[in-house]
Amino acid sequence: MSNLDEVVDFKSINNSCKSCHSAKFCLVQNLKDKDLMDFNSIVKRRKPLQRGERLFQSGDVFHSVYIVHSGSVKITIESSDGEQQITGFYFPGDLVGVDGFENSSHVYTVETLDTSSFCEISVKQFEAAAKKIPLLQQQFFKLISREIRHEQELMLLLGRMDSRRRLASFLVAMSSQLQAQGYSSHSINLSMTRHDIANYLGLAIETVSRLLTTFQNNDVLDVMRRNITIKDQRKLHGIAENRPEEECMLEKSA
Amino acid sequence: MSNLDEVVDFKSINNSCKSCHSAKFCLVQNLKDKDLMDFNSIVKRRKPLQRGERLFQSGDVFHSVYIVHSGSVKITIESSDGEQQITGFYFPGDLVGVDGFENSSHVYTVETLDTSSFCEISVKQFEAAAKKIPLLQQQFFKLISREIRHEQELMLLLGRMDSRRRLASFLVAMSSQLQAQGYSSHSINLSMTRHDIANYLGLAIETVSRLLTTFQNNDVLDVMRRNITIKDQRKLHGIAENRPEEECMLEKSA
DNA sequence: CGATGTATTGAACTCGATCAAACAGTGTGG
DNA sequence: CCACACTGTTTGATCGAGTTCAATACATCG
Repeated sequence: MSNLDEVVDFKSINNSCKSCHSAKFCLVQNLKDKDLMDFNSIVKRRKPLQRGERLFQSGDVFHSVYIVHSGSVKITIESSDGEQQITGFYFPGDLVGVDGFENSSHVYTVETLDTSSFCEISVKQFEAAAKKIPLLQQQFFKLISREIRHEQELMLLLGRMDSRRRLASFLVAMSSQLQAQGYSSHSINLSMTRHDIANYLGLAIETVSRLLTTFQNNDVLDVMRRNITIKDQRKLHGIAENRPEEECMLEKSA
Repeated sequence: MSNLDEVVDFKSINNSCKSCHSAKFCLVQNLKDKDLMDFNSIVKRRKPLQRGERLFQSGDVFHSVYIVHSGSVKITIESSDGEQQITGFYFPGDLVGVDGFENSSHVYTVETLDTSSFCEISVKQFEAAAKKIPLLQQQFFKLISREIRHEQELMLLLGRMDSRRRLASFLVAMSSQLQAQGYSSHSINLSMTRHDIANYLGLAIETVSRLLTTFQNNDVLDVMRRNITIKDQRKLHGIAENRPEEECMLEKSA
């Protein structure tokens, strides 16, 4: 694929919220055609980023918010002594970058998990557009609210759940994420490493690995590297919601 | 104090962002007098809530956001099996209730830690006002951004820090919270119980108690029930930031 | 092929939880 | 005024889930 292809692709995509298949979960959902056109003019599509590249990082000047268009990202923050915590995984239709409003600089870092592209929305232009399109404003609040809910759920997980619940909850969330996007809800193809999962869940990588094996031995999952098949949705939900009945899990034996 | 007093107090306060001493940290900071008057007309001040009362709770219909005017609150969420996690403490000038935009219902519960009052802002009216007053919109985003930053920091704490760092970080945050409000930064009068602190930090109440004693024995703090005096800011920061040098802490001995 | 990054498994240890009991303030009523 | 209960807090002793350290397996790629 030549550079030329890339550029052309680029231009044709640029004004295409209408043809975007994540438009139905994203900021523009429910927007009327006319408003969509208006909004489209302020959206910039950047060249896709490769796995491991950063959309922006902690401390960067804040000028835009972004919608994930394709691929997936992790959000991380760093502590004063250099340790990192992943605070979220985000997928097509999700909004990232709202952390920048407070001090005009970003507090978290957004890094791609695979090749990913983004719709960039300049804050200045957005504020003007929001004034003209009330629904856009409302949708924006909805997406922020969704980010806040994700964070609330992660805090609950990190503060109160044991390791089994954490992993089960994570898999349930991944599953319903896929379902919302129209994919199969029982076949998960993880874009993140065990290391990322462990960090996100506040666990050691070994614990995640062991739990996956245990789940597999108890016919809850089928684990093949990054491909995970949910064999028993009911049991998995049982673990995630800590329902004692379905907790008939055996150690290490099949 | 009679009922009459209460009502009068009430009315006179109602249009008084100008005279409110938390106005400089809250939504209205930097607003021009004219805009302030406009905004004032859409703000409702409710009768103060007593300690333990709820401003709203998970599942309630979402119609307003609130600024804490006086007192303090905790935000909690509940897991499917009924366990609660405190995800934040909020103080005068802070915004709560932004969790409701996603599904028009609240995901978290806001409960007062002491007698507290709130400025209620109807979402519908706010959206209209924001259109007319661009700065108001910007301030609103700033406060949301602040909430997100708080959450990011708590996730980092819950995911990566050991118990000593958690407690030290909490005290540092409380201290700078007080300082920002113009109070002494080394004399903390906690409005929350040990139980709340422990829950917030993802620890057992006994662990918090033991750590407070240890800190006291090492001349970092002076603990007298809910009154905590920071005797050694440098050391406390050292623990919070995990700097090995200042970690010369002895067990159980003075 | 060896080399590298990623993942699994095993064994020992540790931090913080849990269980249990005592202690300290605060109010209540006799 | 003191006995009583009640709630919140401290302290002690024990235990276990999950970490850490270490070794091995596995896949991908030069």
